[in-house]
Amino acid sequence: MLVSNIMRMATSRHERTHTRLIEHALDLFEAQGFEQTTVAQIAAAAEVTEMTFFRHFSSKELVVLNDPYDPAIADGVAAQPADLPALVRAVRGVRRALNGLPEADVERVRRRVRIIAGSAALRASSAGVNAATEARIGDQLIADGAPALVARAAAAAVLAALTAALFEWARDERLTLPAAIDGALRTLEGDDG
Amino acid sequence: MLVSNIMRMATSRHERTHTRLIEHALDLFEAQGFEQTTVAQIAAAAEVTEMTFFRHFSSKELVVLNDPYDPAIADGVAAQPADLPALVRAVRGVRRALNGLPEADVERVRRRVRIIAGSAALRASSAGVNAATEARIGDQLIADGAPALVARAAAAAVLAALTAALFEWARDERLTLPAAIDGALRTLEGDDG
DNA sequence: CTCATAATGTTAGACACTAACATTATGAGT
DNA sequence: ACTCATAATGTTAGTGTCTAACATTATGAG
Repeated sequence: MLVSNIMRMATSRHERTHTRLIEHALDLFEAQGFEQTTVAQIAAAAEVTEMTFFRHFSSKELVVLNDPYDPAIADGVAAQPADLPALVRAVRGVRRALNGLPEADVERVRRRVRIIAGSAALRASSAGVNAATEARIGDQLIADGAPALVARAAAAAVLAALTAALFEWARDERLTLPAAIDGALRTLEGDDG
Repeated sequence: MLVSNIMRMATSRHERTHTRLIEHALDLFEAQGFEQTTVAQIAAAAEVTEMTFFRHFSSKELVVLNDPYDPAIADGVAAQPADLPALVRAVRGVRRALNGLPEADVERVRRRVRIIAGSAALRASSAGVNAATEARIGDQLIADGAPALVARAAAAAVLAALTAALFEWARDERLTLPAAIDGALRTLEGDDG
C-alpha cells in the first residue's frame, strides 16, 4: 500500500496537472510577461479551471517562487563555530549549504530567476518567500550568542546579497552560478578592493 | 499668484483629504491589522469614496510606505572616496545620508515601521519601494569602478541590513534609531565579535 | 459673481483569490 | 471486471484591489 502509493506518486494525476500548470505558466510569463498573464490564461493553457490552479498554487507568484533549498541554509549556519562574528557565520553557513547544488537543472533555475528578476511584483514577493529563511538564520545566530540587532542585520544582508547574486547571474550569461554566489558572499566578507 | 499658491498649498483640499486618509488608515491598520482593513473602510472613515483613495495612493500599501529620504542615500554614496571597497562605500554613504535625520517625528516613523513589520504583505512591498534606491546605489558603485556583481550585492546587503535595523528598532523600545542604524551598519563593516 | 479647473463622485469592469457545494476520475479491495 | 471511498477537478457566487470613462461638485482667480 505504501509502495503502490509511492509508485503512483511519481506520476499521479495531481502531479501531472501540477507540472503542466508550471510549464504553461512559465511559457506564458516569458512570452507576455508576468503581470500581463492572467491565471485564467494559464488554466486554459493547462486545460483546467482557475479553481484548480489555486488548489495547486495559493497565489500566482508561487508558480515561479518554489525554493526547495531553504531548510539547508539554516542548518549550514548552525554548523559554524559560535565564536566567529555573526556576519561571517551567516556567510559561511550559506556558502556551505549551497556548495553541493544539483548541477542538473541549472538552466531551469536560470529561467525562473530571469522571470523573477523581470517582474517587480515577483521580486517583491520573492523577498516574502525568503523571510522564513531569514528568520531562521537570525534565530540561529541569536542562539549562538549574537545580539538580536546584529543577528537580524547579518541574516538580512546575506540573503539580500545572495538574491542580488542570483539576479546578476540570470542577467549575465558569462557568470557561473557558484561564481556569482561566491562573489556576492566574498563582498560581505570584505575580500575585495 | 505664486505666493497665493504656496499659501494655499499648506492646506489645500487635496492635502487635507490626503492627511485625513493617512491618519484613518494608520488608525485602522493598528486596530485591526493591515490585511483585515479594506480600502472601503478607510475611505468611509475619511468620508470619501474608494476612488478618491486610489487617486491619492496608487495602492493600499503606499499609505504606509512613504519614504521621503530616498534620494539622499544615493548622494551619500557618491560622496565617498572611490578607492574604498564597494561595501564600505555603501555603508558609509548610507550612514552619512542618515546622520541628520529630523528628530521631530520619530514616533510617527516608529508607528509606521511597526505596522509594516507586522504585515507580511507590507514587508514584501517595502522591498519593492527600496528597489529604486538599491538600483541607484548599485549604479553609483559601478560608476566608481566596482564590478556589477559586487556593486549589486553590496547595495542589496546595506539596504537589507538597514531595513532589518528599522524593524528591530520598532520592536525594541530600548533602542534609539541612530543606535539601531549604526549597529546594523557596523555589522557589515565587521566591527563586532 | 463668474468661470475654468481642481477635486471628488459614479458606474462598470478586470483580475486575484475564497468558500460551499457538485461532479467526475482513479485505484484498492473484492 | 466491479464497486466504492476518496482524490481531483468543476461550478457558482462572492469579496477585495485596482482601472477607465464619464459626470458632478467645490474652489479660488479675475
